Amino acid sequence: MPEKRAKKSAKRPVRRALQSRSRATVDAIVKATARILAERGWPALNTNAIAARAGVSIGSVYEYFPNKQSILNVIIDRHLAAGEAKLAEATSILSSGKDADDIVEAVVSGFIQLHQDDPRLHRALSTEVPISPAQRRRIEALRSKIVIAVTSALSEYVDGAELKATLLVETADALAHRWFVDKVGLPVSASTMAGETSTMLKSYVSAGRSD
Amino acid sequence: MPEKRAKKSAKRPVRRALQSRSRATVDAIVKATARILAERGWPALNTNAIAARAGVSIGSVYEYFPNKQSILNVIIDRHLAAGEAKLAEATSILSSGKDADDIVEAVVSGFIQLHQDDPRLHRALSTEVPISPAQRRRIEALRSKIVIAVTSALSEYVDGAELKATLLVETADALAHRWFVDKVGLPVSASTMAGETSTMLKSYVSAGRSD
DNA sequence: TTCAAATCCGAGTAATTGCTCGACATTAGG
DNA sequence: CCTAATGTCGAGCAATTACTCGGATTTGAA
Repeated sequence: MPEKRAKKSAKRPVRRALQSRSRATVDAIVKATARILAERGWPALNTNAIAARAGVSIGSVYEYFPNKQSILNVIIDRHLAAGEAKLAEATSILSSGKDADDIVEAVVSGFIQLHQDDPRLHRALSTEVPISPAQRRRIEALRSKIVIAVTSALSEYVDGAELKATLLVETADALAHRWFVDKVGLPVSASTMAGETSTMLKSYVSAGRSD
Repeated sequence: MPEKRAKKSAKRPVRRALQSRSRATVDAIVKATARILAERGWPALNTNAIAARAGVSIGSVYEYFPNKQSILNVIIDRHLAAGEAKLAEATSILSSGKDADDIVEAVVSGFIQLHQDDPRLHRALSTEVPISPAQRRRIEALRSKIVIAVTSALSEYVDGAELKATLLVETADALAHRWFVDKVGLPVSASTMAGETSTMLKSYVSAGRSD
């Protein structure tokens, strides 16, 4: 199980054309990878399993991907793109919001939506799969953009908007993770906890309002 | 890389006596495992590396541990025991507290202490290392006990103590993780965020107090 | 000193993986 | 049709494990 190989050797170049059939093959490989990750986790994700699940041979896998990690990168990049899209969508809501409570509501529900979509895959991606430095930077950038957007939205309602925005975002993210991804044992339902989270954050954000 | 083997076969029994030398050997093995986990993470943790780092041969490792996971179990069990000890210690503080704010303060600082001690190892144990169902149950039990203790402490000061205790504990735990383990990029220091976390949770817990 | 129990050693084994490569199959365009 | 580009295949190689085993070394009690 050589986790690392690659290095040098001008090996047969990866296919580029991608017409008709090969599109479907590539898609099947990516989908199979995502399904295995979600259903059986990173430890069960090996290239032979991917090929089998995709209904193609291992040879075909390496015809379109230089290595195993590159398949994951497609999935990770899509996931990040989804987060970035949601941010763009939410930004308009944030800036046209009525009051601070609406902003909190938008942030909390945004993170919940992000975590409710395929929680098992989300879990695997966020805690099991190895992430490249570039991807880590992209995650940080996304997080930072969210905080900036929320700060700007919040700043016309409260004092110390940046600090509050940071805590708001981190709390909403962390708790959405717990309720929907970690499925931690709770005395009440996840949706009840989500509602209570909103309540808590609204009172926090509105405490010491400037007007 | 057979992640799974064991199964049957009445192999040579694991040593039991543990006198003089062997104590040191066992200790070195456990310590080496913890250090590798903390410094280089789960992917780098293999039995040969453990033996080398401990300054013993692989043979000696398997003289005292039936398999790799059993070494980890010792570390996991110690970690859980530490958490349980801290709960016992905190329980007295909780029940002799002066008001709700003190309880929040105790919970937040308790989780911070737990996460500040060897954060890298904590990270590896909580997100990389495979945990057995029994250990998972023990974690759940510990979490549940903490919530019960906090609920009981809180119940003489506020209404809806259980719901509030649950959110308080989950938030303190999750955020301590972020500030000290994940070291997420922040515009301010972790200690500032910790203080703000306390502020937020105090106002939440005290909102709608019963007296 | 003597010797059996306790401890240690590390080359070797079997399993599992990531990945290669030469050959075969299918298509589209002429 | 023909044929070259495009696509597919899967046995097998090389690396990397977790773990075994026969024997060497050290220890403590007699």
